[in-house]
Amino acid sequence: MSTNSRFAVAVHVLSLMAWSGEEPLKSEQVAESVNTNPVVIRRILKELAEAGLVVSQTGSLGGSRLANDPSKTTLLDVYQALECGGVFSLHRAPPSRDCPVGVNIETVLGDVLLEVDSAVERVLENITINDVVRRLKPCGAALASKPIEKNGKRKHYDQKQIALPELRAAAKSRGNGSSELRK
Amino acid sequence: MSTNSRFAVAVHVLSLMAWSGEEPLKSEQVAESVNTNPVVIRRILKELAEAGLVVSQTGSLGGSRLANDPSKTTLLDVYQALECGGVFSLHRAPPSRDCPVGVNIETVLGDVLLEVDSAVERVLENITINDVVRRLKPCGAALASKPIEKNGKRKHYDQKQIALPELRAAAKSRGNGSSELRK
DNA sequence: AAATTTGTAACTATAATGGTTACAAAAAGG
DNA sequence: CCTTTTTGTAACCATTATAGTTACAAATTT
Repeated sequence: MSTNSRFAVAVHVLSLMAWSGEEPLKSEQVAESVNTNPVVIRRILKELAEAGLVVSQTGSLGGSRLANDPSKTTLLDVYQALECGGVFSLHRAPPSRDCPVGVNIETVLGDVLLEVDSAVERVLENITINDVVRRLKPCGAALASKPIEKNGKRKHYDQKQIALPELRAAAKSRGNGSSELRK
Repeated sequence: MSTNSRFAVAVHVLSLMAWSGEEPLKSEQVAESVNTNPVVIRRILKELAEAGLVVSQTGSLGGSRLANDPSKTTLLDVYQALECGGVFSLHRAPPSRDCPVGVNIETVLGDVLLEVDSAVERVLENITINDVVRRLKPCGAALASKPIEKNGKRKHYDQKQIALPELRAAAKSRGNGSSELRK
């Protein structure tokens, strides 16, 4: 199981920046919205900067902002920036070379992995940060007046991660076709 | 990154059984081919048995064998049997409810995740264990005479896992279109 | 009854991720 | 030039998933 939320956080961060326009955001502000520590944000920001998706600046008027038009940045760009690796991994230690199955299973599984990964990529390359923000707007509009909370050190909610079965149920009850994301 | 090879091992195990026909395989033999510990194999076998993909039996003539026709078992069945979870995860702690982005990003990302996961599933459900074994045969044929090594306690190779970039390069040099796997 | 094999618990190791503190370096403004 | 602010980054700890290992009870065959 991919127990890592780096991709989700990265998309969140970029969406925040797209929402906020040109004004650079401080890692502190972003961390507030994401509900995590500023250093965690800066680590992800660093990878996004290396991929040319954001630009950051130190100093009193510093912060980070998008490097490109959010309608040009796809979720595949984000996925690749984080080097998330493939959907599954091959054998840890190479299988037996003396077994007719073991000697070739890695090659076959490697082909399967490439096919799976490219299916993932085909989905992600068709969704932009702009699409995400657009999907956000209908529901966030009511709060649009107060962009980002800046109050004191509120700690994490300490709530469990949202599980897949719940997600499926929630999406189904909203009646979500797969084409809802774009347009 | 999905640093877990359980799916690869499970497919390996089922392919071994398909290769070997009706005869039950011992976890020791399977572990030999996979190059790991028998208990690791039994743990995975347990999940596959719970999903109805294999049957096991204790005792001196015991072992495990396929429960169904290998042309009926798809890689999606295997993937689901192992409850691999999704390709990525959502936020660990829920984002700020006071931020217009935070308040709805989970819903949007949940939709993306469902779309990505179903793309993965559409690939996996079209590849059967039989397809994998068929892909195996051309290369394993030379070794077909000695099915599974049974020699003494040889230890692991301790070699690094095969990385994605190498895989892509290798597949490209073999000229692999995505349709090679079936038929 | 003896031998064999699975089922399973218990423990350890390893690696990825995430959270936290601390501080140097860069930038802005007086 | 000094102060303030913020990023960049190192260092450390906690948590979790996976994997490897040993050990042994339960089941099955002979």
